[in-house]
Amino acid sequence: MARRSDHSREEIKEMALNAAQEILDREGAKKLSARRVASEIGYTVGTLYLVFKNQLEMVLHINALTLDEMNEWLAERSASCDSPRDCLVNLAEAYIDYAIKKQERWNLLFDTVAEGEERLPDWYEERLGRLFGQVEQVLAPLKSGHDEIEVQRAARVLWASVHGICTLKLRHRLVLAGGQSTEEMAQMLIDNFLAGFGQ
Amino acid sequence: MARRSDHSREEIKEMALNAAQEILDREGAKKLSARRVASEIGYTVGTLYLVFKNQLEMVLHINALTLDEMNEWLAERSASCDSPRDCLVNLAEAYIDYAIKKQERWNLLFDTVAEGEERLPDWYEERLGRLFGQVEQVLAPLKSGHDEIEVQRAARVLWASVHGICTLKLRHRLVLAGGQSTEEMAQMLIDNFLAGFGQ
DNA sequence: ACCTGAACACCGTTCAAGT
DNA sequence: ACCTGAACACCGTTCAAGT
Repeated sequence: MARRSDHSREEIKEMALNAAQEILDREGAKKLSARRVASEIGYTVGTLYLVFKNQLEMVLHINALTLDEMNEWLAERSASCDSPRDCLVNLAEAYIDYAIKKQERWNLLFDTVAEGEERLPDWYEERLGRLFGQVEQVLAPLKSGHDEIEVQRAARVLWASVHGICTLKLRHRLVLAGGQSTEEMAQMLIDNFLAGFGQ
Repeated sequence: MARRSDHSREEIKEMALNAAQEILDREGAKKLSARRVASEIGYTVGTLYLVFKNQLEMVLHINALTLDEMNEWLAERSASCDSPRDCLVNLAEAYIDYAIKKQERWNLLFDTVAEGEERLPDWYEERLGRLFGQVEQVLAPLKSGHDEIEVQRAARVLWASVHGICTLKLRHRLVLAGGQSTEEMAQMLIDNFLAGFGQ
């Protein structure tokens, strides 16, 4: 049993987040509880509340780590591509791949709803911005002039769309679609979207 | 306190689903529990398990009612429109409206993940099919010949996309988008998508 | 036959009390 | 000062026992 001063607050926080991610990956979101995390790191439940305001805050920190991991994953996997169209398809496929491979983290990332429609913390929004930034970089050359706002908007619309395809497919809400794979759907979206964008 | 034979199994089921919807609308998904529903209809928890296999099954039944309500809402609100483009915009706006007005039902509808990637029940998939059917009807005239499969696919891709915009916006994942509303995003999607579809 | 209610194994959150 | 652990108010699910 851990004793006082064995670890700093920061250390406890890190241990807790690591334990949480393992529980999530191995046993799913349902098994992720404050009590479980605490016992996994050798502390009492009470201790977790010295380090996180409540469960939601702990989940938001897990989600920040997920966003970091996903941003890196996307950057790596979409590095080499010739045309904007190919870059977008690569990004979409990397996104879908990540969602499949890390389903539990991905679900937690998007299911978590902030209490009473508060805004999300800054460090959370900043990471979301980086995700959209990767799409913006691909779309920017297609828009003549430097209409940044329009590129930002298109990136969000397109990425929200890829996200919708991904989430509905993973949750079996896209029945009877003629056996189309998630990747084919994303390609169809991207091709049609690009036909209208930047002309 | 209700006594035995006061109500048939079907009646208990109906009472439970009504109570569940009220709890959901008034207090949110967090407050929705088997114990709470049971006490609301004057029965004991155990009784609910005579009528539903478990909590997931109860939620699936609630979701079926939500899908019925949403299908009706969409049919009514998108009845009058001149061009396919307008019809799609109407449908999208009706969809977004429903999601905002009945957020708790809408969240429960899409967050619920079937245990161990089972397929959803037939009566559930049938209702999802009707939802996509409304989009197919609008897209069909745009595709020459009778390429039904292609229309089905496009309807699913487009609707999943609208769904993605809707869910990310409601959950505050679309920060820094130049103040674009959900409706404007849906329009941008539809206009760009149609530019590539059916040409 | 129908339903209860107690039991089991869990939750999140708080806070007086111990070291 | 730091952490505990017991308390409070809940969960889902099961099933022997009562009417």
